[in-house]
Amino acid sequence: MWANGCWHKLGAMPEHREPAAERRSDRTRAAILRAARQHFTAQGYERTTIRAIAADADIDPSMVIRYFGTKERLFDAALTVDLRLPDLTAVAPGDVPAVLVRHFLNRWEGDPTDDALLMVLRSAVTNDRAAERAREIFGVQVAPALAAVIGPEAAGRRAGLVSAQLLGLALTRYLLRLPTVTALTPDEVVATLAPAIRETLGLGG
Amino acid sequence: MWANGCWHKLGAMPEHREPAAERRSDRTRAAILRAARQHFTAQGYERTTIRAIAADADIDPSMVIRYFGTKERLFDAALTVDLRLPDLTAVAPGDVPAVLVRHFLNRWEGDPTDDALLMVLRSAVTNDRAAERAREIFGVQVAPALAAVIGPEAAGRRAGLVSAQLLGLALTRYLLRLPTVTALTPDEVVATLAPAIRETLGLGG
DNA sequence: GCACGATGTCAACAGACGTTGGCCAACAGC
DNA sequence: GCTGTTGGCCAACGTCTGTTGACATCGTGC
Repeated sequence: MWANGCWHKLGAMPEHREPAAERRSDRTRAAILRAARQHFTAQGYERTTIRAIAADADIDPSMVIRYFGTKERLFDAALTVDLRLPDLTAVAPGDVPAVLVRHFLNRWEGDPTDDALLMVLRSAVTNDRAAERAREIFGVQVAPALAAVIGPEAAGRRAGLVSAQLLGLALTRYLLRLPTVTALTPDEVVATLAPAIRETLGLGG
Repeated sequence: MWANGCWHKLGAMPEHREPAAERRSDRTRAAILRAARQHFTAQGYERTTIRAIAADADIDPSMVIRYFGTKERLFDAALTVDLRLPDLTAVAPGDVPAVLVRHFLNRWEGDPTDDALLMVLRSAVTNDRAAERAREIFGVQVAPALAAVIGPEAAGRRAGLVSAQLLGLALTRYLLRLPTVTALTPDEVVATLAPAIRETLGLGG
């Protein structure tokens, strides 16, 4: 039983090592995480197999279990999402919607198969743990950022629907691939969606 | 090999039967479909098992295969989605956004575990066939309805993003259950989201 | 040299899955 | 009566899954 996911870090360890010493296991661990994120993002939690992750990381499937204990705990470890939201208080309130939409488009356009938010989204629809993580991301990263712009009370009523619009964009453009949405250029998306989000934020004329 | 999903309807059939005669198999078939829709809606394609569907329909798992040939074909058969969109040309253009939002809220509020659109949505994120069906629903039901209001060229640029907003609402309120979105009353959702969709449609001031 | 922990490989387990084919009970037509 | 179709149950197959435990190898400390 591996009650914790890092048994190999416990026990006697050479004391004279530098704190930044890199163990060989660190690279393996990182390789597993990278392969896991890729598969979870592309296919969601249920359809990715530990065997496929191990094959991508060029190791034995049992090593995945040794390092992370369980598929579910591996998923937990892979589920680190930092939206890297810009400081919205530094932009004019009227520009916030456009900045937001542009920010997410920039994240996604590069490599949609390697974005943590899309990973969570793809799994959260059928996986409770992922859904909880999505709620946490919203509560910790999105809601406060919007509250700083429109105030806490307004954010309580409007921030959720702003997220709904941004997630709806991710959903239709990258997951469902609705042709009418994928056909738009990033500029067109910003031009059409920013005014709508401005309305949702209550900044409209 | 059951090349078609309705072998028991082929072959010799009593000629003196009324055309509306109900075979015993019709009820079984319907029971399977009902149980299948329930499971597909609640858990998506991958996580629902034929065995669970059969248990709910009170029959043997092998019967599901006999009636539908394959899990995938059963999914296809269950995937009938009629959005029952109202005639948008009968309402004032300015009211279209509110009517739309209200329409979908009415559909979903009753029993979110029994709505075909949520079924497609939950599966389409990881299942190509379901995603294709989602695109088809959009192309056949949503896009034309919006084109009738704002014209075909405008719809080509804007209808997709309107769908994104409505699907984003379904996603955050019923699938992810973002607290800030589930806390809103239907009236509040309409009040906040309708102006945004009006902007997206290009009907804004 | 030796010992020992850290890494890794291999083979297998037990359970679940979709799917198959054989057998059985009705029931209608002859 | 017999025959054939319809509707259903049962046991099993083969495959894939997450997971386990036994065994080899590397590398460092003594």
